[in-house]
Amino acid sequence: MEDLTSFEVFKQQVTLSQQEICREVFKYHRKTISIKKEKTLDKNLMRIFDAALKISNQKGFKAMSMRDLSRETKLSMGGLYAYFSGKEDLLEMLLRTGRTTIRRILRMHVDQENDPVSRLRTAIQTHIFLSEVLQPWFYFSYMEARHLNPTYKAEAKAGELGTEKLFMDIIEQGRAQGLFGVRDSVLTASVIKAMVQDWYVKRWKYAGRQVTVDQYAWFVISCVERFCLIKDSHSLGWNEFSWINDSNEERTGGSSWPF
Amino acid sequence: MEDLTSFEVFKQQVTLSQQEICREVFKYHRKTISIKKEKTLDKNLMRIFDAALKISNQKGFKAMSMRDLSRETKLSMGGLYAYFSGKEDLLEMLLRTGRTTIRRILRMHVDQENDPVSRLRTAIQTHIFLSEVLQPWFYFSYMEARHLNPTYKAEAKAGELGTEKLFMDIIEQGRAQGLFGVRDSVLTASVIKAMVQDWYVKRWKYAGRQVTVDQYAWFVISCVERFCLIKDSHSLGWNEFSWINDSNEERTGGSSWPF
DNA sequence: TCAAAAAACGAACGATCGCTCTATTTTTCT
DNA sequence: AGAAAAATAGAGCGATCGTTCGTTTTTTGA
Repeated sequence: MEDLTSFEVFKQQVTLSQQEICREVFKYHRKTISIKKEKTLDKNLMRIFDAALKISNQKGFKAMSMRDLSRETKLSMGGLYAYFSGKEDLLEMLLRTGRTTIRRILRMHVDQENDPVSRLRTAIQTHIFLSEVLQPWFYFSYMEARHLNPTYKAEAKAGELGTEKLFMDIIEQGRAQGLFGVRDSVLTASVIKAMVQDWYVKRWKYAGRQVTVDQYAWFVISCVERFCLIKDSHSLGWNEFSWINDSNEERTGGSSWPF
Repeated sequence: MEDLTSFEVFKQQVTLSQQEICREVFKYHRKTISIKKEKTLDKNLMRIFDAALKISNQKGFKAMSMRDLSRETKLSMGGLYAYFSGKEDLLEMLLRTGRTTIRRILRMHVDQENDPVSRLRTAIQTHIFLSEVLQPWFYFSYMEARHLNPTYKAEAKAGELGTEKLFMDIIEQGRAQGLFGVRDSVLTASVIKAMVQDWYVKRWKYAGRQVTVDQYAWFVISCVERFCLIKDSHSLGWNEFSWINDSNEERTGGSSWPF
C-alpha cells in the first residue's frame, strides 16, 4: 500500500484537471473558437465535451447529429458553432484533447519510478486507473480515431505508437539489466497494451461481473510479471493482498463487442 | 509441426466455405430476400458482403451510403434491395453470418482435441488463424456490433460471451486436472481473448512490423502457457522453432486506434 | 444606466440520406 | 421463338443531415 497507491488515491489525484483540459484545447484550437471570454468557454466547453462523449459512445460519432448535441447541451444550433468550426473540428478537438491529457498524466507517473520493475508496474497501473477515470475519453478515442481526416490521422497514429513505445522501452531497459527474460519486447509490449486496453473497451463486461479496477490492474500486473520476470522474488507481496474491495459503481456507455 | 498445423495448412482447410456462408444467410433471412434463384443469390450476395465490409471497414457502416454500396457492387439502388430489406437488415445479416460461421469453425477445431493443454493451444491458434482468414468479418463485427438494435444486441452479446466461455471452460478443465495454476479463470479467459483479438483489430500494425500470423499465435500461446501451466514440461518444443516465416502479404482495411 | 460587445437563438438552406416504385432488361421454360 | 418470370435500372420522394445568418437576449464596462 505504500509503493502502489490504490485507485481511490489515484482518483483524487487527477480529478481536478478538468479546467486544465480546457486550457489545452484553447491552445490548439484558438482560431476555430469564436468565444472571447475564458469564463464562458470553461463553462460550456466541458458541457459540450461531456455531451458529445455521452452520445457518441452510445451511437457513434457519425450517428450523433448536431441536433442531438444541441438538445443534450441545451445550447442552440448556432450557439454550438461558436465553440468549434464544424463537426469534424469537434472530432479533432476531442481526440487531441484526450490524447495529450492521457499522455501527460501517464508520463508523469511513470517518470517518478526508476527501476524497470517499478516502472512497468506503474505504467500498467496508471494506464488502467487513468482509463477508469477518463473512460468516456478512452473509449471515444479507441472507437472514433479511425474516422479522422488523413491529415490528422498520422498525428493520432504517432500518439498510439508513443504509448506502446513507453511499454517497450521499459521492457528493453529491464532486459538490459538482466531482470526480464523476454525474447520479443515488441510483441510483449503489444499484448500488454491489448490487456490494458481491454479494461475500458469492455468496461460494461467487467462491471457486470463486479470486477473492480484494482482487481483487474493487479491481475494484469501479475500476468505480465509472471511472463517477464526471471526471478519472481520481485512479485512477492501480491499474493496476500485482500481481494475484497470498494464499491462497484455504475458506469455509462455500455456497448457490445463480438467473439 | 505434427500437432499444430501452420497457417498455410489452416488456410487451405477453410477457404472453400464461401458458398457455405451464403447458405447460412439464406436460412435466417429467407423472408427479407426477394431473389428467387439460388444461383443469382450466390453470385451477388458475396459481392455485396465483400463490398459492404470493404467500405464499412474504411469509413464505418453508418458512413457507408447505399450509393457507395451500389457503386462498389455495380448493382443499382433498386437491385440492392432485392437482397435485403434495408440497411439495418444488411447489418444484421453481416453480423449474424460472421458470428455463426466463426463459432462453427472454432468449435469444430477445438472439439478435435481432448486434453486441456492441447485444447487451449488449439483454441488460441484457431481463433487467430481464423481471424486472419476472415479479417474483414472479424473487424466489422468488432467495430459495428454496438450499433445493432436492442433486439439483436442481446443475441450478439450471447455470442461474444460464448466464445469467452470456450476459453474459460478449457481453463477450468485444466485446473480440475491439476495442470493449470490459475487463480481466476474468468480474468484469465478475458485477457486471453484480449490478446487474441488484438491480431485482427490492429491488423495493420502487425503487418507494418512484418509480424506473421504464425509468430503472433505462437507468442500468445507461449505467453498464456507460461502464465497458466504449473510445470512447463508441456511447453517444450517451442523454443527451437524457426521464426523465419512465409511471405508478408498485404492486407486491406488498415485503420487507426489510440493509446 | 445605457450603449457596445458578446453570446445565444432558431428558422431556413442546400446536400445527402435511406428507400420506393415503375419501367426496362435479362433469364427461364415450353 | 415468345410469353412469363425474375432481376436490374435509376429517377424521384420525404426525411434528416451539417451549416449559416439575421435576430434577439444577455453581459460588460464607463
